[in-house]
Amino acid sequence: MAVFLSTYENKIDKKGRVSVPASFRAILSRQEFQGVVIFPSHKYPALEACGMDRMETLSASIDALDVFSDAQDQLGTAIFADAHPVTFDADGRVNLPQNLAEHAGITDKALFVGAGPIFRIWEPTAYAEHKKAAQKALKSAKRTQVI
Amino acid sequence: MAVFLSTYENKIDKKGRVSVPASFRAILSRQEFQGVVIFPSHKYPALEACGMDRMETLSASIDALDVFSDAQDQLGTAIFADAHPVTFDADGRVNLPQNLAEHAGITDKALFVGAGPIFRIWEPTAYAEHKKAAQKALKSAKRTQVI
DNA sequence: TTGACTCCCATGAATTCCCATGCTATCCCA
DNA sequence: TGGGATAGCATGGGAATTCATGGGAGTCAA
Repeated sequence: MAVFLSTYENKIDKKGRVSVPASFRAILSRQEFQGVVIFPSHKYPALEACGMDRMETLSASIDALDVFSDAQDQLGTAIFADAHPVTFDADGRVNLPQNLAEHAGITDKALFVGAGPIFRIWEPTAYAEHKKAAQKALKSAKRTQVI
Repeated sequence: MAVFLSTYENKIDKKGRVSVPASFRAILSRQEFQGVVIFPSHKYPALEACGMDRMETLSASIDALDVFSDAQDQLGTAIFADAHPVTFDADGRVNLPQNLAEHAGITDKALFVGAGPIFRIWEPTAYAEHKKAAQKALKSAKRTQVI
């Protein structure tokens, strides 16, 4: 089971390439598809990414739903339509699709944030604000220790 | 089930490396990931560490939640983003990430404190004060013996 | 041709690998 | 039981490798 941990800030060059952190690549290296699937987060001005295996699992679970159900339609529309598979080049970089970068407000720097089964890609300052708010929320919920 | 016991004080060299106590390593040696996961403690000015298995369990439980749930996001933000996986070198040392060392005020010495399923890493003098305060609290509660 | 994309190579910095040292605890054998 | 041999461990440093990043050249389609 893949677990994405830690955060890494990488630059985006003029060609729109970013290095995916080596530790993230190591997690995905066992998979057949050498790359990641990126799609916009529906809650935040950020992107979410995972390996192809997770997409396949998701696809299978949706397939099990009723063919004409709203649930299937919504999930399919929500994720698959906007998801971009991007492959690693020889140096472990991917091309960040333009419209996805815009969704997250990303221009020249990308923050890769581990989130367990997936990871997120943020514009660095946007993430700083989000983290601040999240910590505040956790504190007010009096959950000082999660583990 | 892993049980970390006792305390050990080790030096940090100029490269930022520390030897993880051999007895702690022995506990983790059966796992696939040869290293530990370190993350800031939310309760103390210290670090906490555990094996990758613990992270995988956590990740799996989050994975079972709804993809868009708040719970997933808060947990992910709170833990995975700040957790650093560090691998042992051939001599059982790990690289202590700079920002984590700062969180605990650690510069040249690290105190490894067994805490059952996890262990903590303290700046030695900070731990001494913490222990003093904790014992005082125990005394006032008239609990001199736990078992 | 022009632009978008891929493949390949170069570079500097950071990290990891590997070997050496000295200390300590353990073992072994007379 | 003494005392030397042995193995495990923390620590130090140099060498080699990995990694993020930049840019050139080749490929394909419009």
